[in-house]
Amino acid sequence: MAANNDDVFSTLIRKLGRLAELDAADVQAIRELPFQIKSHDANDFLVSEGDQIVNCCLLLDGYACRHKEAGDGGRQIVSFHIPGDILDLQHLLLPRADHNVQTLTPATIAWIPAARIKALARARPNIGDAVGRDILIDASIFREWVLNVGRRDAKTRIAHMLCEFLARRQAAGLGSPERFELPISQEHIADATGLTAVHVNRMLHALARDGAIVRNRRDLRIADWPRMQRVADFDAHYLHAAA
Amino acid sequence: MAANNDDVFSTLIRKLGRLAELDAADVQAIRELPFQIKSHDANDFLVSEGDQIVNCCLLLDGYACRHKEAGDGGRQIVSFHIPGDILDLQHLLLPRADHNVQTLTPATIAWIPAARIKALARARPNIGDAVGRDILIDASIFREWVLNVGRRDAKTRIAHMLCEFLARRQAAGLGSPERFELPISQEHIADATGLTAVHVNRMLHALARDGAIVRNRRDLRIADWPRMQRVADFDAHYLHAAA
DNA sequence: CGTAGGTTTGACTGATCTCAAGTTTGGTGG
DNA sequence: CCACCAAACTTGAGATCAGTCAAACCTACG
Repeated sequence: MAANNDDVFSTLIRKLGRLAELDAADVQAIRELPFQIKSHDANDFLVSEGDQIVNCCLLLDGYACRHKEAGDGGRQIVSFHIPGDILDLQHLLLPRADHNVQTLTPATIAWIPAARIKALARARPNIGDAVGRDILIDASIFREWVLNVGRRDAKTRIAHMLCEFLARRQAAGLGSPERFELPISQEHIADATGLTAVHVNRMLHALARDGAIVRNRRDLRIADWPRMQRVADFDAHYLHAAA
Repeated sequence: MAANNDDVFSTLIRKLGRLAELDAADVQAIRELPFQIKSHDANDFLVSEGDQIVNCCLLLDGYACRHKEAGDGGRQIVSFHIPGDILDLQHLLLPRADHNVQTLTPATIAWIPAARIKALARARPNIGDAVGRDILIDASIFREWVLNVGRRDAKTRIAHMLCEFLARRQAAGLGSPERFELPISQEHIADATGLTAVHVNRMLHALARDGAIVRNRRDLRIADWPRMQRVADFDAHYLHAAA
């Protein structure tokens, strides 16, 4: 994807505008942000645990995830990211990365100096609120993931993860809610749900048998959204209507 | 515990001062915050999921936790809190609670209007940074919990939870790092680690057999802190040196 | 001293993992 | 355009970690 300046600003303004009311001066201030656009391959590391971070990345196109590693080598994905997401807003105040950020697909990223975003958030209360809300919703999603991984059985857990992905895509105005191509492998689903890829595969088949989804490899269709939500124990309130 | 105004301010100033440099004007501004002190019994709900929140609670004395419930009734604790912690800073920007907050022991709480904290954080950059860091470290801990619950086996998981609890108590300057009385039951540990109380009990015995801890009911002693950290796969970097 | 909540122990069950072997698919180079 | 390859997906069989159920056993507190 060839991204230009306007893509960056319109993406950013759309994102922040969903989180708080922005006035003309806010929009103007955002348009003065410096940035650098880069294309990345799938599976590129954007941030590695322990890195000292000075730029935040705005995902313009493609998908990414954040993950951590356990001592025994087990990998845990802690969040998925869709176009429009600003990754690593935490580095506005915490200099060192406590996790990795990696692309899932080829991706276009706008790198923006964290200090500039911080200054902007401080100077313009609406933008500060939007950034703050984004950070807090992020945290709310982590809490839901702790619940998901800690207390739901495999089938429910996977279904929940899919529902969240779908709901966030929809909220961001990306593509159809009923049918889409998963940008992630079953291995990724396993790493996000604390399961093994083999078991994920079995449970996806079980979800299809239950009539909650229709699926062929990564091509996914939600047969019945209310039923899917029930199966998934999914209630979108934790997304605070704006993830 | 009979708390007075000075306890509230000194607790708050100590807490925020660990997160950012505060100058005299910051301290003065904090001292102008209004609040209301209340005593709570053990197991009191301070916040219930769905509540519209206007006050943040500063935990002056006692212990508390935040938890969510799955559709099948399973409970997942998502964080533990120790004296000095400010609970629910998320309500500075998100009006509805997405989880419950409950005391674990009898507790003394200072209730502070969220709007006042928000105004203070906006007016005084140092305080804004401190509050922001607290929120971000909170989120970092959630990420670690996702990893803990998702990818570590039962023994490691419990050990990790204990290490974190210990490390945070120590960072807050509370009591001895080697020996302390757990303010939580094995049921609580189970709800925090996504296990059952029965299995928690067995794993605590296993940790004792391994020589990592010495324990009699809730009286806990870390026999060998380096060994305990190894057993727990614990590395405090995710606490960003100030939880 | 009786009771309730918490802890401990045992025997059995079951969800998920592990290991191992195919199968399908999309991409790459001839 | 076809052949091949690597990655992802699929399926089966057996092992294991953690759950379930049930019963004692403490111990603090009223």
